[in-house]
Amino acid sequence: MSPKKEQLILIATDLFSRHGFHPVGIDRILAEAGVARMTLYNHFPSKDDLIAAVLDRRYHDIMASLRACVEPMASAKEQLRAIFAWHETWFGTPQFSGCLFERALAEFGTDYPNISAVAIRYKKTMTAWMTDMLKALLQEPAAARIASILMILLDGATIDARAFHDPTIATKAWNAAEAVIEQEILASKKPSA
Amino acid sequence: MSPKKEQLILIATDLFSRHGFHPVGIDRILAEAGVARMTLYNHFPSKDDLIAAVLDRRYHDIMASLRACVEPMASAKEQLRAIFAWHETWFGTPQFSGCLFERALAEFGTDYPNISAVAIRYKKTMTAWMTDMLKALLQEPAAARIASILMILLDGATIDARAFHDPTIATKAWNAAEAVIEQEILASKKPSA
DNA sequence: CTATTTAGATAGAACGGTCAGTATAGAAAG
DNA sequence: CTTTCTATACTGACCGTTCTATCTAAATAG
Repeated sequence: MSPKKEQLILIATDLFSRHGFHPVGIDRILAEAGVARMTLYNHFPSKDDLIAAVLDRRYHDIMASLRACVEPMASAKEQLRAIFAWHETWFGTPQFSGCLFERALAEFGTDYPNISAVAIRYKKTMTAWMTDMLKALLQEPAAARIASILMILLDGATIDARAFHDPTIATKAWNAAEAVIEQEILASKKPSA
Repeated sequence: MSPKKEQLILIATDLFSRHGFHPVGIDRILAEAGVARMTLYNHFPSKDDLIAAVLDRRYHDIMASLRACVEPMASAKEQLRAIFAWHETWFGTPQFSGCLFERALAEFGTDYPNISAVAIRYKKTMTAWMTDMLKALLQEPAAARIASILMILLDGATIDARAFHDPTIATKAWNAAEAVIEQEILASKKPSA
């Protein structure tokens, strides 16, 4: 991987995150990255491809970072809590300006499959991952059901953390998640009640 | 209110909802609304003002529609459930393409206070409203805390309903909401446990 | 009732700016 | 010598916005 290409993805990620995909033009990326115009087009056929590369990189970075936070945890409950804690740390970052996948989905919608596909893949991977964790606590159909609720909580927390500039929303979301999990465990033990 | 102005807001709302604010140009709105260029600029100083008008209208429409669904309900629980049910109906609409306020927040961020203000006002109004409802079930600090969780659930459900094309996510969100509320009521009755 | 004014709406051209993408020629570096 | 990057100018297309000139219908005045 060429250092110039690397630089482009890095700067583009930052600019897209802070201002969005449409408002950030090629020229601005080139200026801030200190890269010539043709160098960009040697590495990426078009702006859309650069966006796709940014999203793909972001996907792998986030998943790796999350895995590093979760793996040390012993119990399923602690692992799930680690995911929410990771989000709280993220929300507190000065550069935090929402989830890049959500932004891509909001700006491009389903019209651009190349771009929206990454956002959906991210959601599906996360949900499947949390389903696996929940299998240690719950039966199969319930695990998937609760996982999708946890995904809702994470997505909602990400939205509201940005809107309200409040990182502690992640903790509130985790409290809700724990309540839902506990109630489900209780219900599974007493199916008659 | 001039019928042309009305028409512009209506068509613009539809186009912005389906394709986003940046990708939809003035020309397209004019063409689909069947309105002359200068008519638009007689009613709105700029595109940004049209966007603000669209968001403002949307805000009042949504709140009115929600109130109509909630008011007939007798108990606080039923009222809250009605809010989630309203979302499920909305998610199932063929034209559903996410929340316009979220989209505005995603596309314009905090850089454009005129525009992002409506989105934040919407969230705050909803949270305050749900806090009032919850006061029938919970004490003061808990009511506000749970209300912000319900807001997280609604926002997350809206995001995921669009991403997964699944309106029933609203029901899952309500199930989670109910679990959180019930657990909080229980905890308030047994403060020692 | 007729003439005149007024207010809105219309179509279309045009402006300045920006944008993504292309072309070309030269510099740097191994 | 070959590959990569740089610099700059350019192309079309599109964008938001302004301008002008024309049309229509209703209100007003004589």
